[in-house]
Amino acid sequence: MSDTFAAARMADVAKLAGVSLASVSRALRAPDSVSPGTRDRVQRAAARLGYTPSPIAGSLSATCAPLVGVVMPSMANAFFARSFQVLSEGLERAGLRTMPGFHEYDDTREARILEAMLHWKPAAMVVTGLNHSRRVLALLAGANCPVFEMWDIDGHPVDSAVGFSNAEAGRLAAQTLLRRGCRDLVYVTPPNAVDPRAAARAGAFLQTVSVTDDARARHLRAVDRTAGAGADAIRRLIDLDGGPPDGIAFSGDALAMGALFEAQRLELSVPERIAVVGYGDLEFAGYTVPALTTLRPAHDRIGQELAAHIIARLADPGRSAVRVDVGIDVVARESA
Amino acid sequence: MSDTFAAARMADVAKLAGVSLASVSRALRAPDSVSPGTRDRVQRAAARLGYTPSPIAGSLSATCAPLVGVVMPSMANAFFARSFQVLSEGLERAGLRTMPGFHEYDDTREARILEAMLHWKPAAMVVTGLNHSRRVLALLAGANCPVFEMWDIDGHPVDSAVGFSNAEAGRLAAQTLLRRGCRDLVYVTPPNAVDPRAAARAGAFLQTVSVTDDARARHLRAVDRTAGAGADAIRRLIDLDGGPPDGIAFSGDALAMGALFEAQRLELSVPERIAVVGYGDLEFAGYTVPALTTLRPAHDRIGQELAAHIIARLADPGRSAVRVDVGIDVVARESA
DNA sequence: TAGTCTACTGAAAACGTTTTCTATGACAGG
DNA sequence: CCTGTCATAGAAAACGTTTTCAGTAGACTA
Repeated sequence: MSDTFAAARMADVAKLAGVSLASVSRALRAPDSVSPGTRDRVQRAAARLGYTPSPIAGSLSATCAPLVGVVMPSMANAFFARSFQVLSEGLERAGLRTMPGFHEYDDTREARILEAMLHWKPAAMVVTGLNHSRRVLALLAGANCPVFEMWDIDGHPVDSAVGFSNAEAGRLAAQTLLRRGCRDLVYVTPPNAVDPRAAARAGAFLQTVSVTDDARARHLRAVDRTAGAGADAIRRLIDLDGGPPDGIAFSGDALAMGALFEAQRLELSVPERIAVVGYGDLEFAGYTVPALTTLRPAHDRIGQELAAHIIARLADPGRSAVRVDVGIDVVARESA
Repeated sequence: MSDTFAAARMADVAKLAGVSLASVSRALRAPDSVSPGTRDRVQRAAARLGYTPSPIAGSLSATCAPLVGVVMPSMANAFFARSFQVLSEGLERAGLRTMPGFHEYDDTREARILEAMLHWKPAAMVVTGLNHSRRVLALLAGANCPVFEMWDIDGHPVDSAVGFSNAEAGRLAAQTLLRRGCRDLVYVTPPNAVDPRAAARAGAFLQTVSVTDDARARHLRAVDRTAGAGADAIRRLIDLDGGPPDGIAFSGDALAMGALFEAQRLELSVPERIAVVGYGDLEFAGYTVPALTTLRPAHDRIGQELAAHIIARLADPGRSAVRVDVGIDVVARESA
């Protein structure tokens, strides 16, 4: 509410409260370390002047800045976008700002971004996934802050991990189709390079089917992860050697939606002729015709849990690493 | 590539190059201000030590930090997410990091976020839209950096604006339907409070229709901006006093998609009985049945142009404010 | 040849905190 | 009554840059 243009500095508060700089600093960030009298006078003076400490100056002398770096592949995926916002809002309540970076699944870019962020002495780092290049691992090891790997929990975290199991997602997709009685299955993913997590889901799907009697599964690579690619995939599947499958799982809802539309055009009835399972439970999934049966990792919880665990860890650095599985729901609708 | 744990400081470079701190600083950030010999020695020493200046220390003494604050309503909207990423990547090339904040259309939160960001002495601020509370305007005026308002250009920018005209979008939707011969029109938006820009589109739509002979237009408020709300809207429109309309424009593609699905369920043929126009050209728009005719603001260009203009402005602070209209395309498909 | 400029350079003072180190007074134990 | 502890507070030294201010050559003008 202060209308003065030059912001108040700590020295102003010190003068008004009649104490030294050191006491102001202590009174504000570790109130228990000063006498009640001093604490009061400082807090009153600070409030009166509308004083807020400069995060930059603070960061220079303190061991870290009130900043959390977040490295993600992209914002094209609505889930990353959403998780990021939830995380960001959660951290904000603790006075932590967030500093994002995008690498589009490129290891070199990931390392470059990480390096740039570490120069800001972040209080914590959040990175996406559990697979990182040596360079990135080295940077994380050298970073003098807790590291949270988000999204994935299949594997060995550097420190803490908050996410869900992509293998479980693949398994659930397979089980959903098998339970319906489907026996000739296909898993559709974008090319491996595009998304390593989609590959993990595919692997578990194929594995689950392969241990089931009289069932078989194939893997089809769509050109990308768009609805267009899904439509294209359906056309290719119909002409497949060995006949069209009776159940298809897609590594993303957009792909699945494209497939549903194309099936409608081709007058292929879903789920009677072909059952379809998506992944992600995007906003539109409940409104397709037929409504899309899909898997929903608890994305929102990733952001929430991350924020909570980061804050707890910073409050008590001795705290041990965590591994949080936010879980996956099967959202059973009409398509399978 | 340095494997030493303690990062090199400027003093190390100075010692190795045999010059003073001041010369190192100059050689690195204003190479023309030192002799070629000094420049060489410093650059060589810096490279040898893998020196990168500390942005924190730099920000403390310099007038601003290599940081751009970006205040947005939300990441739920895929366009904000996308524009933000493009902007972020563009700025990164110039060594600028980005610091986002979300206010969910809440003025108080917007002001709080802005205030927190300004403490970081950003080199520039990006805010969303042209309508801001007095408090936010005051903060922006006091901020000692260029201000870019993104998304909207209908109105009076504080400084620079990069976006498109929502009024134009409303007009284009109306014209698209009128040209088809529709005469009984409806514009569907979420409640006003949720998105002021949607209200601007609705206003221009209604205005355009009202000046057309023998055509009329009504405004329907959906409960929110989801596909579910779109489906609901179609049902309400059918029972409308005065009969169902022959053309509907939606303020968002998700709403429009829900409407298309519901129309299909109700066996209402689109576009024959009712023509439908969306807004946004979301990824799925090309794959609905019938394919959705929609409007596409050049979202990607917002991020690109913003990055370019911010960088140019920082390079030459004397540069005058800009106003960039990235334009809107009518994507004519099947639904209208 | 003296005098004025110009082009560089270095010393040192910011920038606004945190944190270490030292000093003070109060108080308990002997 | 003296010594050792403890709680509290202040002085001052970081933190790692940028930038101002002076100063020193050497180049150029007259």
